[in-house]
Amino acid sequence: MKKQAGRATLKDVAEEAGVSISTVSRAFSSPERLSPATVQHIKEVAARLRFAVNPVAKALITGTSMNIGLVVPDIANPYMSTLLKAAQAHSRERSIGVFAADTDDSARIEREVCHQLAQQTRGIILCGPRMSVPHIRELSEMIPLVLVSRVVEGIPSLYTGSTPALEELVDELVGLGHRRIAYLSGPAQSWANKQRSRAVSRRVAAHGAEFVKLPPTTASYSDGRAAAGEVVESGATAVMAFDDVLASGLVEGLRRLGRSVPDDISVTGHDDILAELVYPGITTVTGQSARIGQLAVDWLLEEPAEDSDDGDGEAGRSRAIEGRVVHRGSVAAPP
Amino acid sequence: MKKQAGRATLKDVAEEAGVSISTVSRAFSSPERLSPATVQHIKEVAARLRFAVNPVAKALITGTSMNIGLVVPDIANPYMSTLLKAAQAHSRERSIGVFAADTDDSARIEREVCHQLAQQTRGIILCGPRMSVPHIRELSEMIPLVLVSRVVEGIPSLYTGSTPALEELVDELVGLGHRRIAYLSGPAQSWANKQRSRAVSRRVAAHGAEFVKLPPTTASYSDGRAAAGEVVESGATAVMAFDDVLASGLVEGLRRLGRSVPDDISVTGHDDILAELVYPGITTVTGQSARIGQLAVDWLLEEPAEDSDDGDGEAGRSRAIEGRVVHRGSVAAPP
DNA sequence: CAACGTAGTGCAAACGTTTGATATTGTCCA
DNA sequence: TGGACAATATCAAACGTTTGCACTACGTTG
Repeated sequence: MKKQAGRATLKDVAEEAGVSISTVSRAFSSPERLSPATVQHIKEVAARLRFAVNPVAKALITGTSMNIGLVVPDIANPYMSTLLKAAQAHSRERSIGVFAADTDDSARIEREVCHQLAQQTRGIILCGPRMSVPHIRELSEMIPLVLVSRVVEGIPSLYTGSTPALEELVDELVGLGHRRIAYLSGPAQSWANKQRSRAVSRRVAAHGAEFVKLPPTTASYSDGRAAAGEVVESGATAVMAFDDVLASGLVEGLRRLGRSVPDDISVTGHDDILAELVYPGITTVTGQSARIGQLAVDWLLEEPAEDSDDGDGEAGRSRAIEGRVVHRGSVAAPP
Repeated sequence: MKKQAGRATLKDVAEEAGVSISTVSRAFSSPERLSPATVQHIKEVAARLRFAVNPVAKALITGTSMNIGLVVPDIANPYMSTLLKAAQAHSRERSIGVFAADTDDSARIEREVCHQLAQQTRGIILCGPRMSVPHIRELSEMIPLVLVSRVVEGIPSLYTGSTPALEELVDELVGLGHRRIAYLSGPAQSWANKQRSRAVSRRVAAHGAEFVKLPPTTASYSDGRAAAGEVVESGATAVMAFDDVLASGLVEGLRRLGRSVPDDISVTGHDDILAELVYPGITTVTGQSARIGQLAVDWLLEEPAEDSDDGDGEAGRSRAIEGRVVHRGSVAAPP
């Protein structure tokens, strides 16, 4: 009478249908072992009683639940919310529930949350983890893990491959005449940020142009806006930002300083999310977040889980989903 | 050896510590009933064994879990992701986990998902439900519910109060000289959309100005852009859009048609989310999503749950969190 | 007609907790 | 010295499932 007043159980159905509890259980889990008549009868009774198997009892006995965890540094970031949306939709089709956890960019919260989830999920998708590698390893011994936007040897990892696309953009900028190109960094602990920075820096150097690395930010709109001053001081005629949020803020910041994009300065972003919302649209690289969310779920559920010591045939695979350049209006020749 | 190889259980700790299972259990749940020495000893052993109580076993026996569900029509919408972020952060501080579910605007999926969640959560926050009232009622008999952005008699409801703010905006538009004001509708099934539409329509009429209601959309950027044609045809000099996403799209659509905001036409939005990202910034009403997310969690967890028939003293309360007008650059006098 | 395979069903243990009832101490007072 | 009482710890049942094993009929076969 107190909590969820009388949900029907296997026992209720069994009594009502005049069979044993195990028979009712089997009517749902392995109907082929029962006579068709029995199955039908039980299903009818069950429907009448509004019976549905209790997932927590089932999880306890089978030792595996129908839920997964998705841990992200910032749910409000459109890249992440898109990924979450796709992962959830994909999971739902497989009758899997999704725990969402936002770590607010904190490695500590990340660990806490993961340990808590480890006990009630069948696996965790860990996006842009800030945790140390040993901690990730430790976690992966407790529960199946799929990493997103970070690669750790021996653990399945998925990320947006942006190197080719960023190189293409650099080539383009240089071709337009830019001789001094800046990279506006994202979060310092971000693996993806290091990758992007390196890709840009190398390509710029390869062209014999100058590279400027602007200090880390939190990848927020306001940080982008605030970075405008530094950008102008740097003397760069083109800025490649860590992501679109940062780039949008930067565009606005530059506008406030009286600089116009792309006439005075060119800007590019990353992830192709909200990049079309601003004006001028920001030239960017697609982030593939939806595809990645979907794949991450698939990987988690596949679970070949060969604990055999065959090295890391499949277990430690990592895969890049390549992003593409999307041209909008934020790139032009230098003044 | 197969799944999560050997997590420590109460039994393991009990054996290692040389006490009974129940004593170990109490060391965690009611330590005041044990001698301090015993408690300390047990906690040491538990820590050494990396013991953590199994939430699913606990949920099974207590009949209530430490998880809640959050069901939204579209996680990718910034209003919802902000709400989710706040709700999750607030829950985490209370050691509560959050299931996130996106219904993709479908009443059917909404129902499925809620029924699934009902069995493994202690309550559900249902945002912008598309379900029918009877279905909501039925659900609320199975599990505690808090509604967001919709009011149903007898069920706790929380929503952004936008009527005063919208009236203020209408007053302002009329004051600037607008004599024909349009409302660009959001999703047809949205309760909030009806509220906003009505507030605007009444106030416009009260001023003796003309009101135009533009047909429903899905509250997406592309729908906003696509509505630009209709807006121009309508002859309105000011458009109040259902939300900021729609408004941003509309601004871009108008630009493509060669109309400038706010010189040719004024635009307002709602929710104050990404409204500052676009240029010109959109005049809007704050959506209070973070505050609402937080409150919703509080309401769900309070759970006075007086099933006594004292009418609906507290149970059916509904509360508006009032939004405020935020002025940006998208409103001006008509041409 | 005995022996046997098989389809269909039931029994009971197990999963890891919580918790009311109960047993075991020891302490204090008369 | 006996009894009452509190403090501490244990016992065992219960939560709602799944599943290996055993059992019952009922053909089928030799």
